[in-house]
Amino acid sequence: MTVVETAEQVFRADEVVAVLLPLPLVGAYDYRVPEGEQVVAGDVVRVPLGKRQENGVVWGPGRGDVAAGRIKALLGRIAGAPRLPEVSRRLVDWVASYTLSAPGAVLRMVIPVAEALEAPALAHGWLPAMGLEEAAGLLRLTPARQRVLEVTSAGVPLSTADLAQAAGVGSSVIKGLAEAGVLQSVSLAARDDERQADGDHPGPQLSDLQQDAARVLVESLGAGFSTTLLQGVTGSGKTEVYFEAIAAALRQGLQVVVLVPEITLTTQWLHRFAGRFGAPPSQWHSELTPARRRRTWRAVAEGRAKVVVGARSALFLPYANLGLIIVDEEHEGAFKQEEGVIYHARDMAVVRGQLGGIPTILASATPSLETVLNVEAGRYRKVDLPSRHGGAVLPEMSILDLRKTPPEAGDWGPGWLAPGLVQAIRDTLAAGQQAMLFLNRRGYAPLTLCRACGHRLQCPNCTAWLVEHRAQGRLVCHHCGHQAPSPRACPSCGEEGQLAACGPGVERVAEEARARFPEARVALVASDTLGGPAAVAELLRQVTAHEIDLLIGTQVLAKGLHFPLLTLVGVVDADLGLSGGDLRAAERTFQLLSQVAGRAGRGEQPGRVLLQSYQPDHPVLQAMISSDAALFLQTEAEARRQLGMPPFGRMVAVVVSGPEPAAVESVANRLAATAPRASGVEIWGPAAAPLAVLRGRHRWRLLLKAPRTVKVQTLMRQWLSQQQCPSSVRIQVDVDPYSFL
DNA sequence: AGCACGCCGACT
DNA sequence: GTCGGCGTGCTC
Repeated sequence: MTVVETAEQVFRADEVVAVLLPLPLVGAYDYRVPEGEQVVAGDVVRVPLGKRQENGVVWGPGRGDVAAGRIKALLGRIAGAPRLPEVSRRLVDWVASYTLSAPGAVLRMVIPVAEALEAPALAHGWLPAMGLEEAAGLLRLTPARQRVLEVTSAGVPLSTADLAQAAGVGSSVIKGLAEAGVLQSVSLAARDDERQADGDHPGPQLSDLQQDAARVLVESLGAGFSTTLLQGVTGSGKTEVYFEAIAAALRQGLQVVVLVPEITLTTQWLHRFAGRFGAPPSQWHSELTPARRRRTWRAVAEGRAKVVVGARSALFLPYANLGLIIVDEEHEGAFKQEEGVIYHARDMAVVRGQLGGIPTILASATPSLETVLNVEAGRYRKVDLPSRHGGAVLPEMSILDLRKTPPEAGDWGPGWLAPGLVQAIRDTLAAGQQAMLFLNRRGYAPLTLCRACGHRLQCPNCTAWLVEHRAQGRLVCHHCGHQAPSPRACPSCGEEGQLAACGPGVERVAEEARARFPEARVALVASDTLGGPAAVAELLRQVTAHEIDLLIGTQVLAKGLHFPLLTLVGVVDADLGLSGGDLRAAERTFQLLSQVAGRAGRGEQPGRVLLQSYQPDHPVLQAMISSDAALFLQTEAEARRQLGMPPFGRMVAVVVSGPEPAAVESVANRLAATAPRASGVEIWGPAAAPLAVLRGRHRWRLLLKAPRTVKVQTLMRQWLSQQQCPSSVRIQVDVDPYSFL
């Protein structure tokens, strides 16, 4: 893979160029360069599109696929917009081609905010340009003017609006002073983006093992493309090790991107980062305010932002000088984007590394099967961190067989905690330590049914049960977000007081725990109860300060949290996720349970993990208690090899959806009838998707399975190009699917 | 993605 | 009688 920037090709007046627009159009559109302009590939230009205008990027010479008479002239370059680097453009093309999406849809992830392209809005403030006496020589110092100069003499620049308010004057007074040269304008733009991570900031003393690992990563910098798996059990100090690589990159003046699966609970990570580098990193995720988004985007494009931490989309930012990519918790399913452009951020990170000729680090305690096999094949290097840092030992794990010792019911209703787990919690709390209960199910109960007529409460838009959220008194669909107040009477037979909650959600487990341990301080944590970053930070503080004894929550609790007093983890339903038509179900469950287990015993005290299960002999659970990840992965790999499943074979999922069931089914059948017949290529389906109706759209599904050697994109393009279907029917393609729903 | 065009229900 | 709902189609 080459790293060389190709020489810029200049397009002069009257030449036709292809301009890619950040819209889901089939391809780039041709535009003529107007008189007196010239552009090069990567320039951001304003173009007419129908009756409106759009910002687009010059992609190369014109395609010539449209009649000359229809070609409009572009309006010109956008002043002050950073040019999109060649690597970014190649990444857009690569991702579009691989995922079979429109290039413009991919570009939209690179240029997410049109305003960021315009010349930076110079947020500016005012400071005095001279002393009072000098000012008095220029204009009459009216009381209003004096008040303004008094306020500004404090030396803190204030915006026009703030200054006018502080001095009790109108903005015209400030304008007058500025025109006379008494006030000078200073930029406010870079106030809090100014402090950047410092590679020379002193770091912690690393153990010998950590130093060895760090050295390998540091030496990969500037040495072209490489992918390194940094594997270490939770608590082994992976973060500190890759922090060393970040420090080295910073000292070389390179930018770094760190991809994390979910940004909401990374508060602890951010603190560690700020402690290590003297300043927080830039953050990139979907909940940024427009103003911050725009500032960060520009800072990245201009190379001022040195370290960016973010969710998937941070990968697509137009880095001016990227030198290191880190994917933390690389095995996480959250890296798979399931809507719009469907891609796996970890895989695309490796591609970005390849295109840019830069090292990529994948960090995990429980790497994905794909990554492990890439290491075995010699494509990735591997750096191991075998022991827990700081003397903590791995938790002791055991299975509670629910068939032999089922939970006992009580005043609160049916129980979900087996006697063994109840006793363990009691002991832990009595010892002045903390416990955590994990159940990956939000709400109170996953299903509500009527005892009188057997009716089950279902989402009107989806083939899914409504989940009761008792705290809010509502029924919620976890697939489309549909909500309704919990009814008193059955909507089918009208019988009152007969609706019964079936099965546990975290709310219900919390209810039981509060009843069993009335003296314990219980906190319930789920993605829907979390609130904002401030609330998360407060919760973490409470747990760390031991103001919480028993933490009960969903998946959000599994991620890299560090609570020294937490010594017991109870997994309420270890079987959850073991079944289901998903080839990675076993792998995912193993990883999730490993992550959860890693929360126990991170301080001085050893930890204990109890897994409640009805199928204790399942290989996943056996691998869990033997702590033998290698054995589990080996078994799993062998199974997939035999079936020709990923990563040994390629898969593409095709979902046909639309409001009209008959139209959807007929398109799905026609797809199956025209399926490619290459050797080794199999088509599964069509079948109604497991979620047969989602958000009011009926869904049919097909799967294409092919040997590794087959270029599935070419096959898919040929196949889909023959299809004609009503515009209400949508064909969605997912290359390398994760979820089969 | 926008924005327009184009056909069917509840209001001044 | 209109205002407006969003289905469908196009943008070099």
